[in-house]
Amino acid sequence: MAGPQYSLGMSVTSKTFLDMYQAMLARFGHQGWWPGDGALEICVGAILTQNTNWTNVQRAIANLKGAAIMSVNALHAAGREKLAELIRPAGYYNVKAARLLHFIAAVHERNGDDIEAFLSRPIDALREELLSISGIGRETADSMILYAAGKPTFVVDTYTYRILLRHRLIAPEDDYETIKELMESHLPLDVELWKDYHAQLVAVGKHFCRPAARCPGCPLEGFPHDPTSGDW
DNA sequence: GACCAGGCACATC
DNA sequence: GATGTGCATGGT
Repeated sequence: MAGPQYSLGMSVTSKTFLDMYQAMLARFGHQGWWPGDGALEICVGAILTQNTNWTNVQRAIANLKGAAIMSVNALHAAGREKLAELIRPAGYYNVKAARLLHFIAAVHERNGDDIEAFLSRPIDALREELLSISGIGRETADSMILYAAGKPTFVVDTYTYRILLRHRLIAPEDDYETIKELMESHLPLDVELWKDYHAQLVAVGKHFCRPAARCPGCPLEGFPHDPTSGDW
């Protein structure tokens, strides 16, 4: 039989995923995600961090706060060009200015200045609404739901995919919803755990599980397979 | 100077 | 349905 074997649906149990968490937690400590202040700032950050380093996002958020427009009403009133200039350090600033305004318009239309009210709807309805907004895909929607709304949905990102793939817990062709379901079905329904689990995976991704690189010393070595063979 | 960073929409086949 | 491409700054 050619090619690596994947553990999905086979011998891997909830214990494996919980042990992985304990190993990451022991190495990195509780991550305290989401970094930032308040539901709106989390949602804004979720859009700005798309394919972008967080340090650049922080500069953009600081600019928005410095311009005193970190509110639904103020962002709604801001012009696209002004917004683009303020978020420039986050990259893709024209695209992201439009995406921010799409999101803000949806919130404003439904709940005015009240982001908490917008986020208070049942999780399925909220996710559907978020995904209908141009510029908000699955990861961005789930980040908003988990970290801004505080509702249980597992966030899958490129780090999650890469780490699970290298440890043979998923197959290369597995899509977002499959991976999300894998995590959710193997973990207790615990929002705080899901928040920190995703954050821990990002920490592993940043420090060890990098593209085109092996990862000696990674806390996830041997969970359940050493990522020491196969293609990179 | 190449590579990477907490994606997404859209065009094309 | 699968694959390719544009978007852009800033750190390593």
